[in-house]
Amino acid sequence: MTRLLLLDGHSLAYRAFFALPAENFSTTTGQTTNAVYGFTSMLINLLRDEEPTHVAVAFDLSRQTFRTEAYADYKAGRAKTPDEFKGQVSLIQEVLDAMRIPHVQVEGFEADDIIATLTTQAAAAGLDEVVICSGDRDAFQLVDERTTLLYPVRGVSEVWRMDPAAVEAKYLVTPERYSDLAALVGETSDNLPGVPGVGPKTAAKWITQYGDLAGIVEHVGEIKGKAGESLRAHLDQVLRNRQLNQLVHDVDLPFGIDDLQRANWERDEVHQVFDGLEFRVLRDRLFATVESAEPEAESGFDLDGAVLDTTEVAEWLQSHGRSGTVGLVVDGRWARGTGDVEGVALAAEDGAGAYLDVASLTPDAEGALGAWLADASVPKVLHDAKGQLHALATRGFTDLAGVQLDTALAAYLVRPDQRSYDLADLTLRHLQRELRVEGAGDGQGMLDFTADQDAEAQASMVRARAVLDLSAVLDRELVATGQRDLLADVELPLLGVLAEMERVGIAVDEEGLARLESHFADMVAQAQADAHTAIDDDSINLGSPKQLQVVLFERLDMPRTKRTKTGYTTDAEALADLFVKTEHPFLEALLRHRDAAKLRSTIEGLRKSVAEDGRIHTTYLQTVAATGRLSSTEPNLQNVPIRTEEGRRIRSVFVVGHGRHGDEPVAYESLMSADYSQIEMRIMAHLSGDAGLIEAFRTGEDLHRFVGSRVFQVEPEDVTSAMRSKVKAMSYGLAYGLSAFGLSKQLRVSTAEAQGLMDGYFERFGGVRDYLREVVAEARATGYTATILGRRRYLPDLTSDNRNRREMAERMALNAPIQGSAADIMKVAMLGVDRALRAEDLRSRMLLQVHDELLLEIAPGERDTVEALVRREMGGAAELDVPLDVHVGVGRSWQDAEH
DNA sequence: TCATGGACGTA
DNA sequence: CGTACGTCCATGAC
Repeated sequence: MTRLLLLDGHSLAYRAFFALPAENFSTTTGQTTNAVYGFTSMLINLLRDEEPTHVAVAFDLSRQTFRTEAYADYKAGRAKTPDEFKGQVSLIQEVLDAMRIPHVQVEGFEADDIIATLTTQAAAAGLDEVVICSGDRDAFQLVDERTTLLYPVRGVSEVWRMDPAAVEAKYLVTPERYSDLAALVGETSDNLPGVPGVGPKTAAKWITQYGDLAGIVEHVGEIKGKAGESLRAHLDQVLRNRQLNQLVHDVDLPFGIDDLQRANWERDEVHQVFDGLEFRVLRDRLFATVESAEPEAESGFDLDGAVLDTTEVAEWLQSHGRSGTVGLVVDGRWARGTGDVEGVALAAEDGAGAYLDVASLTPDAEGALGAWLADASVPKVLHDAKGQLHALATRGFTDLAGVQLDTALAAYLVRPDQRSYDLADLTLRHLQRELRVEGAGDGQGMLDFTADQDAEAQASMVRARAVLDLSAVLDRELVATGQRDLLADVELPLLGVLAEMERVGIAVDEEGLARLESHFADMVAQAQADAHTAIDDDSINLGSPKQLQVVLFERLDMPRTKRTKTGYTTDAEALADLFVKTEHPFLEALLRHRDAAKLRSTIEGLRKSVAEDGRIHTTYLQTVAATGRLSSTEPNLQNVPIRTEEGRRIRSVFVVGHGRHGDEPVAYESLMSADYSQIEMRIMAHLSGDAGLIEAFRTGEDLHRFVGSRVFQVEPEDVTSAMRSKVKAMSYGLAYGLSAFGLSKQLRVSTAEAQGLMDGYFERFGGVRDYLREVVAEARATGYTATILGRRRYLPDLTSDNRNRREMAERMALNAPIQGSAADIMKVAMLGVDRALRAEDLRSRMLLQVHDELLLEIAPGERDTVEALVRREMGGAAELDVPLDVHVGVGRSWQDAEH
């Protein structure tokens, strides 16, 4: 059964454009996407419902066609295409490209001519069916017993399925006579007037009577009445209409029917395009409802393996486990620095697979497994290993050596902006294979498994095999992109360091936490009462932006603030502005409520995540931030408040605690915070080579004072605090691609003054400006940015036609090498600190990383040693043209340590 | 129950 | 019209 689906891209997109409210469909960059959304949504439904084997989309190229040449007024009088529609067509074409759906437009012809041509070619090629989706009525003429037209009505929410019977029922003529009828009746939308006074009923009656338009012409003299007169008066017009509405069946096309076969879409390209359009739901619907076509090349995995009996374990590890690199999958669960193992699946390079049910192992087998895991001479590859390390460690397998590659980390370095590094996705993307047993599901599986447990073992063995196969492909990619050392020397060893930090966690003062929670709860209650009093209404939910908008802008009739997608913003900045303007006490109470409520919920979150050991164990994500940074989750310990005094109190509940070093219990002495000062500016100085900035760091003078003295041309001691803060804002902003406009807003000065500041800055530090320009230009040329360790970030939008997207990509290009290099340096430093702590057999340990800060727990008597060690390792993590300055503080709590 | 938008915490 | 994250809450669709 073969079925060709043909879409008229323009007419569908245009209908979607008018059917869907534009204000509900725009990206954060301001691109309107309602037509793209409507079209794509319809496409997904069609792929799902029609299950075509072949697909193509036709577009109009311009309004100039052979029809306008024949009749200048063809489609005249149509409204000008709205600006918001233009540009969406090329976005639709990007969607189609990602989905590997061919699309075509031909100069001088309309989309429906292309569709007519393909319909004819499909019949000649012997395809069974054609389904056309077009909002152009001319397509009715193409309907026949194997060609169906789906005609959208009510926007794009519904289609009429027009087969020959449906056409005849609706228009009282057969599809092949529809064009005759249309010529008589006319087509307003094409500016083709028909015979005045003749509607579809009359036209259909004549066609039935005389057979077709030719028959009517032949007998035109016999037709009686007003209608007959009118027809004779307008016969030329009718014939011209008929000529124009006849679709062309032999347009020259750049491909044949065979080229329209459904192709496998590029999953990551689909992710990228849909992410760019912010079509999350649509993408999920696509993946959920539509199978990517599977060419023959795509297959599953052959599986030659079985669940080992405990007596077979040592023998298997000896004979297969040393045959080369082994794919290893730990089956179990893990979270928050701990876990448990159910089983271990192995895939050896000699093709053998095995599954070990860890709970059922005898001590001997367990010993053999432990020794094999700890054997550094056995190369192993895993996928997203950190959780599995927790699971293994909890079972007593604390030593995993010989890990050559982690497929999640490798895939992250290869493409750091992917949404997920799910093994199934990677397998499809890099191996073009499904994560399943070849032949499974058709009774032809190689293994005779029955129990569910065995199905799980089988799935894990497939995963192990996939990991092994993937590792070879990804390793080549890393070599090709020069990132192999970054993986081997940084990311891979860091995995173990992070696992250890997660396992250790950080102690919290639970009573202090409880006291703070009730303190903030009191503040919330007080602020809420004040706010309700101020507006004499206690039914308002202060946490609801929607209700606040009603109060502020309708009831109190305050001046409108900046627009959001759904209304007007009520963010802190806007509320503060409103307070300056109105001095309404509600605003003050509301702001107080916001702050307190935020702090309370932060505290609540922390309280919920305290583990049984009285410590909080965050999870670090190593493959999330596109710049190379880590992120922290459940809970996020990288955004604990520090800026306000009240907020900072939360840091006082993170305290020094107890632990073990080997078998020895340790009552730790203090926490130590070590942070890089101004690391991003130092990197900027290094990368730009700007002599002035380098000098600033080498003299050791206060950076902003130094820069301020240059910019304002005064002596350093004459730099006022106002000057200093302006320069400081500018320095930091530069690394983010700050504009004069943005600077003026932040400093609350005129754009002209901000521009003057920036000019002055760049005049004195021209190397910085040159660097920022160069880094964008180079990224545009190569397609990616790189950090000092060669970590890449790809930015295809640098060449986008869309200004918003392009400028966003430019700012990312400025920032990625700076933020990413800082991340590189911190990662190297963490490895150095970890190694040095071990080498010197110290009991002190790393607890947290907050981008430019490390927090350590210091064992009694080790403070000075560790401080020296940390300064050495952090300060020496990179050789830059400027020194890396490290600030160290010590105290009982995180708050104390930062002084 | 789930996804989304607004708001806001950090570097 | 400043980058990179994660979390909470209210809301509305399901």
